[in-house]
Amino acid sequence: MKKAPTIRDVAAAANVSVSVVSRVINEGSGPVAPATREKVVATIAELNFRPRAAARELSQGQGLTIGLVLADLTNPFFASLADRVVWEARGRGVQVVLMTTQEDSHVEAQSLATLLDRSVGGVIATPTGGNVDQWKRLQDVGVDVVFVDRSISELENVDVVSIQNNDSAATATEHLLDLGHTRIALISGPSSTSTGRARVDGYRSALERVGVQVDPDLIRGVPFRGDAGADAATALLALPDRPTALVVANTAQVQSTVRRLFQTGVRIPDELSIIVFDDNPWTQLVTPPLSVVRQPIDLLARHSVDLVVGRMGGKLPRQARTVEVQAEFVSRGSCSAPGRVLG
Amino acid sequence: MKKAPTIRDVAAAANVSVSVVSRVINEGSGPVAPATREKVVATIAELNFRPRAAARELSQGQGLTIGLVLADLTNPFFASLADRVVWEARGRGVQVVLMTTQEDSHVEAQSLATLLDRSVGGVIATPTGGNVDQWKRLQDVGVDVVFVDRSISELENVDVVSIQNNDSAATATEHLLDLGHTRIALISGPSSTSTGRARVDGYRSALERVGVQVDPDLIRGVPFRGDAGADAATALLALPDRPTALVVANTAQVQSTVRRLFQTGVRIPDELSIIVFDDNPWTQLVTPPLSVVRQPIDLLARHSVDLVVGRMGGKLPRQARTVEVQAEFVSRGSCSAPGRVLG
DNA sequence: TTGTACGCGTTATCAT
DNA sequence: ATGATAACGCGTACAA
Repeated sequence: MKKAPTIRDVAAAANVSVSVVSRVINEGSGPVAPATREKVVATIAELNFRPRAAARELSQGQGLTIGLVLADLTNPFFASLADRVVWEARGRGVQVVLMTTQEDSHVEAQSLATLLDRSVGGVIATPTGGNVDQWKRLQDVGVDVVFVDRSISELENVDVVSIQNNDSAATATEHLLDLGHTRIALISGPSSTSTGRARVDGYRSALERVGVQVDPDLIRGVPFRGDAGADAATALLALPDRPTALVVANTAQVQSTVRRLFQTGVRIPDELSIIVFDDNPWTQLVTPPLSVVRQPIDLLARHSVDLVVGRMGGKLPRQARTVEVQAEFVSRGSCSAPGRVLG
Repeated sequence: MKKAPTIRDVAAAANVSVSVVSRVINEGSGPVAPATREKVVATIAELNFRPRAAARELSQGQGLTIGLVLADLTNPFFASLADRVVWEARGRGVQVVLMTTQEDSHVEAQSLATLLDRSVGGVIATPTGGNVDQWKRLQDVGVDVVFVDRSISELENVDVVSIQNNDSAATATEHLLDLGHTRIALISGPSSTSTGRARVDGYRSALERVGVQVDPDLIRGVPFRGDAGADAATALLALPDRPTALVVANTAQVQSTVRRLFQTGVRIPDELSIIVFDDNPWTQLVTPPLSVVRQPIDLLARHSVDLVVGRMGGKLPRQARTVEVQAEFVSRGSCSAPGRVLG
């Protein structure tokens, strides 16, 4: 247990003042004679000096740390997102404290409080939908908030990074329409999220464009949590006039929904054509391989990090920004023309 | 942007000294008159005071933060592990800074350095295998290190949490032996990791126990990174006397290996019986569903967090501890008696 | 219980 | 232009 060297130790060893050392550390913060800088750098290396994050954070009010608040790492979409965010942040010298809400707004609230104590510079999150005032408080204290994938409409001045939800849902729907389907169901997120609404809108407009009646029964805005998606699927298939195609547009529910579909032995695509959002690693391994709307997770991550870090450090226009990246529709084997009606 | 209240604000508002407030905050740190405590608590709530983590960290030398260094969140095993670790930590009021190594020891080294700056109280990690001295330095500074799933043998005084690797591999192997297989291949981790060795040992002893000759060609200790696992599988199947069964015991490689197997159209279990470590969410969705060794991820996480937090806070015996939890063998459809030999 | 020095990097002030 | 010095931010811990 050796004692770590402080900035003053370095100053002493290099025969300079702490200011100089500080300037050397933070590049452009002041003039330093090239010769002196040389000596200081050498000394720093020699003593193996590393400035303590806590000290800097204390004096500056905020360090190079961001909070990443996700629903649940069990979902491969969020897991990959976390992976990329951590990576992108690392590249910019920023650390990530990870928190999960498990879709519980109460847990989310607690996380936000903690993030406040930690005086993080920014937060990237998939909000549960509640805690509007908590989020506001966070912004009041100067923490930059970026919502990714989902977003809350009640909150202003937040950057939002997502795919073109409207278009993507429309594309998926059109693909099914082209195959001849007319009874197309949609499982999406709660309509309290702008994301959920956008996907429903895209679906709607695709249907209306070709004059297909929109049946409210076929639209299920289910909560993110638990097996709501799976249950919705079951319910849809129990309908008297059951759908022949299904779009699962709820990122957080794709997994449970698809599993239910497979496990209940629904014949795909004969009985039901399906398209899901998110290209999970196993979508190609199942039979049939699933047609998906692939979200460019790396782009979502990069833009999110760019935004928080950008605002933290220098000056990005104070105006909130909405970044929408394009999703890619990947056609595989889970869609076909509507088959004969089955019991 | 309101200014956050400090401990002194609270002290002033409550007509007490900062010390008292501090004591109230940290429960058992000293005597406080019940009446006074009452007043202070009220004031804290009123001013909405929250102690700044950075300040505490600075004065104490370490805060309630741990580092979680994983290989790669893209692997569902690590993702779930992260999910549980974050959850368990949260329950104990501990924050988690997440870092990924992408199996690159160079990246790992940098992460360790950063963790040092952050003066974390402990680290939970799946080490890449290198950076032995870096890990030591971390310990020297008083950071508790817990390895999960894998471990490095060169390092002493580290807690290790894993499944009973030896037994688990033996069980899997025996299952295949019982089915009549004799040419059983094993894809495991590098033998530089104690985990990798243990799994190979278990496999070996199971074979020897029933008098089956151990063929070194059938044992592949592949690196964690990339498609090494998949390539090993391909190589094994190209063998003149190809195996009729395969155990994929390398947590980090299961995904790519299995995918390769499926994509190259190897008929399972007719051509090849397989058992994999880790019960990924999709193992039941593929055809046939895979027989797996299920690692109790929640237990791994709980023990890991218990260990770090335990050492951080109070006094756990200074002696390093090795926790081995039992894994569960789940038999599904990917194993059968060895079929006829095919071209 | 209270007062206060302490930990450490930052930054503003002042001197060269 | 450079370098030196001291104050600052805030919770903790020890002495009074």
